[in-house]
Formats: sequence, C-alpha cells, structure tokens
Amino acid sequence: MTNAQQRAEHFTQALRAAGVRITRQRAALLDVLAEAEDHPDAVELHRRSKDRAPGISLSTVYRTLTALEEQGVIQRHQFEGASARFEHADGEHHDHMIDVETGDVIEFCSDRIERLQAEIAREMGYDIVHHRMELYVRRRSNGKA
Amino acid sequence: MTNAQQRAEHFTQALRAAGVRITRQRAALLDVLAEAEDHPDAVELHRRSKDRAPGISLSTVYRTLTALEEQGVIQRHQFEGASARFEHADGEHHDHMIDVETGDVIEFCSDRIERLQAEIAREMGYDIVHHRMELYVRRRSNGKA
DNA sequence: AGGCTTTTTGCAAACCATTCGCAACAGGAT
DNA sequence: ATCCTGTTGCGAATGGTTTGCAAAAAGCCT
Repeated sequence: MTNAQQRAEHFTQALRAAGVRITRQRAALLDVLAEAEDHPDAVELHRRSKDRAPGISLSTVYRTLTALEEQGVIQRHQFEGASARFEHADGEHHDHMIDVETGDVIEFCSDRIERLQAEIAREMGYDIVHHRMELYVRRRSNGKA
Repeated sequence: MTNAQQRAEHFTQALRAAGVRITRQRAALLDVLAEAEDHPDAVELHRRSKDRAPGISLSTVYRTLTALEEQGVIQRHQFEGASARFEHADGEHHDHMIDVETGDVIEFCSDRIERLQAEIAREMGYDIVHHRMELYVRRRSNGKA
C-alpha cells in the first residue's frame, strides 16, 4: 500500500469518525489530496477531482476541505496575495518558504526557531496556540558567497 | 514636536515625493495613522478620520493606504481570519503575537530568529525578500511555571 | 486672481475567494 | 430495501477591497 493510499484511508477514517459520509465526490477529493505532493488551492483540487468524480462542484470541494481541516488531517495556508492552499497534515510540523518569482513552496523546519518562539512567548506571559512563519524568498543569483 | 507630528510630516513628504497630492482627506488620515499606537484596520481608520475630514470615503482611505504602503512608510498586515491591519513603519522591524482571545496585537522581535531564518534560506540557496512570522497565543493561566 | 491641467474624490458597481440556502439526491445503518 | 439524515449542485449572498466615472479640488503658470 502506497503512502497516498494510506493517507486517503486516514482521511476517510477521520471523516467517518466525525459522522461525515464518504460520497463519490469526497472519495475523489480525498484521493487527490492524498496524492498531492504540492500545495494546491481549491480550484486546482477541483480541477484534479473532476477526473474521478465528474460534475463535482467547487462548493463540495470547499465544504470537504473545511471538514478535513476541522478534523485536523489537512492544513490550510493563506500565503500573501493568493487564495488558500492545502496540504495533508501527517508528517511533522514544518514552515514554508515561498519563491516570490515562481510561487513555488518549499518546506523547512527549525527546532531552534520553534524553541526561541516558545521562549519569547513564555517570557511575555503567553503560550503559543499555533504560529505562522513564511519566508518570501528569491533564488540566489550568484552561486555561493 | 511630538513623534506623531514627525510621523505625519514623514508621511506627507513621502507622498509628495511620489507626486501624490495632499488633500484634506489625506492629511486627516495621515494624522490618524501617525497617532495610532495600535494596529487598526481600514474601517477603523476611516472611523477615526471622519472627525477631521467629515465625508471622507472608505475608498479614499483604501487608496491612500495603498499609496503609503507603496512608499514603504506604512505596513499592511493580514492576520488570520481578519481584515488587513495597518501600522506606521518607522521603528525597526518587528514581528507580531496575536492574542487569540482578545485580538490584541503584541510586537516583539528576535535577532536570533532573524539570523536563523537567513541562515536557513541561504543554505537552501535563497535570499529572503521579506518574511512573516506571527505567533497566535493565549495568556498563561497559571502564573509562572 | 484666473485659467488650465492633472489628480483626487465619493459613489456605486465590480471583484474574487469563499460560504450559504435550498430542493433534489444518495450514503449507510437497520 | 427502507428510512433518516447528511450531501449535492446550483445560484445567490458575503465581505473586504478595488475600480470606473463624472464632478470637485490641487497645483501651476502667468
């Protein structure tokens, strides 16, 4: 069984557990999401889902995405000046770099930064509920310094 | 001369330099922005500006905010699930913590985090154009650990 | 001041991603 | 197979923000 299939199964379980029915349309979207290795937006997910569930509507895509997000199995990212993009939330936490030229999204993570964030919040009397960190970047033109 | 007056003057210069005319409406908004110590949204800025320039329209507020942002003298922040909020951009760079209960915005900055971000980007072959870091937080309930 | 050009204004309409109301439809437990 | 309840697609609504336009105001040159 591939990773994608496992993920699709995971999505299905999560929805069922929440009393959400798995329809033909939802199954299609779940598969599409499970297979996606990028960060597609709702319209793109709709486009991809139409192959497997002809006639699926954009509303249904949005509704299902919201349900999946509520169950915590996918994440919604609202990058600057763009519509929301989605990704499955099974690996460990990570943040994003967005190439401002191409729109490409690169994942990264830094325990050190996370620790500093928590430390700063605590010093000011807060606990972090969640955070958002995005680096808007441009490919280095001149090889290495 | 107060800080606010200096800032208002700074805004005025920036706009004039860009060939933008200072109208009664804009002067009012500039003052409001210069005096603001919080992070108001367009509607709130409009409300505050109406005292000094009765009849000023929300469109004018938006148009002027856009111009100021283009000149780099104010910053626009798009926090999660809220309309854009603005602040003057004269002090040094900082990031934000948002109290998820109250909506309060707290400023902070960490050179160490900034350095780590730059380092990470560089390692992956990128330069940072700008970044966004927001901590969504909740006040610690139990005093200090 | 007067006149002329260019920018700006307020209004209403347009935008765009996302959500919602609704009547027809379809899971899925029994 | 049935019934109950959740779901669908559609089109319309939303809400923050932007835009087209004709009227009004800035700024400039004498």
